Amino acid sequence: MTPRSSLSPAAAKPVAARRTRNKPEERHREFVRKAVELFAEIGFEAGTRELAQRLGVTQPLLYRYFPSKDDLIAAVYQEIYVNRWKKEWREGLIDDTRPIRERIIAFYEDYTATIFTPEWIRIYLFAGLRGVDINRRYAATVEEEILRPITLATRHSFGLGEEPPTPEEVELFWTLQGGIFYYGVREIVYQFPMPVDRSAMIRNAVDTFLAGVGPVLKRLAERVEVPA
Amino acid sequence: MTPRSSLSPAAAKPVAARRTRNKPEERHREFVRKAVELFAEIGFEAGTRELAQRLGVTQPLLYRYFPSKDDLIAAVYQEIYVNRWKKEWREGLIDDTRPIRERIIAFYEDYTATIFTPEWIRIYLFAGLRGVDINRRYAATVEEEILRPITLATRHSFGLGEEPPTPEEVELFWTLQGGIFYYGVREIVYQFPMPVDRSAMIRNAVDTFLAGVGPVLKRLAERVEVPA
DNA sequence: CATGTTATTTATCAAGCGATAATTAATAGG
DNA sequence: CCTATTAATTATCGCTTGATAAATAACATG
Repeated sequence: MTPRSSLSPAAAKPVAARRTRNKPEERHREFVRKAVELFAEIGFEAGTRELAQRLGVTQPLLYRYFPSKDDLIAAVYQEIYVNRWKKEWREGLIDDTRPIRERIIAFYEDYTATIFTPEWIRIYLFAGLRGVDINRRYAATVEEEILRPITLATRHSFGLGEEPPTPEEVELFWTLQGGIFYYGVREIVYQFPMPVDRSAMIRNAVDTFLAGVGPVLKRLAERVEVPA
Repeated sequence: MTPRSSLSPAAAKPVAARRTRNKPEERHREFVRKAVELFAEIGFEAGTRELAQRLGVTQPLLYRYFPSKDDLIAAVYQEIYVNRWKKEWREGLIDDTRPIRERIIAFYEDYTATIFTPEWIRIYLFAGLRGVDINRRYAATVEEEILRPITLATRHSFGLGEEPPTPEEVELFWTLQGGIFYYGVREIVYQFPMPVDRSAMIRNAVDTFLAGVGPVLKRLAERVEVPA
């Protein structure tokens, strides 16, 4: 494609602050890392020139590594949604040698340690507002790999049978998940003063939830009609 | 200011599809309404030309009603954060002639009916990501007008004293608030399939919370150290 | 040390942005 | 009906954006 006609040797005026060459692999990773940082700050409408400046390179160089800005954004998604996901989360949750409370608290400790960063939370919110697909898929993964296992394990620990969780039951655990997630949004996005530290919040939220979820699970299992 | 020099009468070529004139007040409201709609869809980087097109007017006309795009955005904030807030929410919550469960459920029914719209939720998230102030102030209002009253009323209904709520106690109720809010994010922003209807979600979340919050409130009141 | 490859730069384009100035025409008041 | 007012338009400016083409220089290989 790139036609290289007319090698006219008489058109050189500006000398340059030339950078040393880097290995393409390292550059690629470096570009994605800084793109995550920039997009988390500004949003995906952040300019490619700003990114290049932060990297100390020129803007067209980005297009040697990513055919378009959308491809760069796709690489950022991959980094956030895929690379930071841990298979151990599910494994820890279904390990019924430990008490349910311990498992759930340990999971949320580790999960929040992973996602409660400006990069993760802000890019997650930006992505959700930009297009629907990626976050819907992420939510489906959370439901399948985290919430259904938690639901089953909790139901089991209350002696309530082993059938697949109903949507109502899973929804209950979404409320817990959302409540904890929103703590991160307030802390990191709104920068709201947070007088209660994260671990205490998790313990109190989980303890409240586990202390109260038994009767509601039983009610759902028995299909009891609830008064408004 | 506007200098009107050289009234040269010989420079008219294009005829126009001229619109009828509207009252400035109505126009102002119409512009804000459509701006809310557009910004909710696209975000605040949506173009003024796009907005003008949707309104069926030309782009410079916007600048007769709003000195700058930021002023238009400020009007949108006012519409979402101020105009849609209801004083009755607080009043209903502190009305201790009704049972606490009923008050809390009634509040969340009405609150979610107000904010679970694409306009409200998406603009709220866009605003939070754009700048920190407005959502931090909104969160402060929610804490003061909603969560502290709920906390006090709940503590009272458990016979636990009338002192001002501690941060740990308020944080507990933030978890409930966040859990319910996140239902709206999943439904409206991520367009996740929601098999459980809103009222059932609210009832189950509130019942779980109220069934479990007693022991945790007592523990917090007695400053008991909690195992990890 | 010469040569080919390619990482990186310079230069530039077309489109879109927010905003302003000048012009035109709809309406109200005498 | 004429006139002053002003809502609304046309035209345009300066700047930024994503992207491409061409030139240049660092490095690997013989």
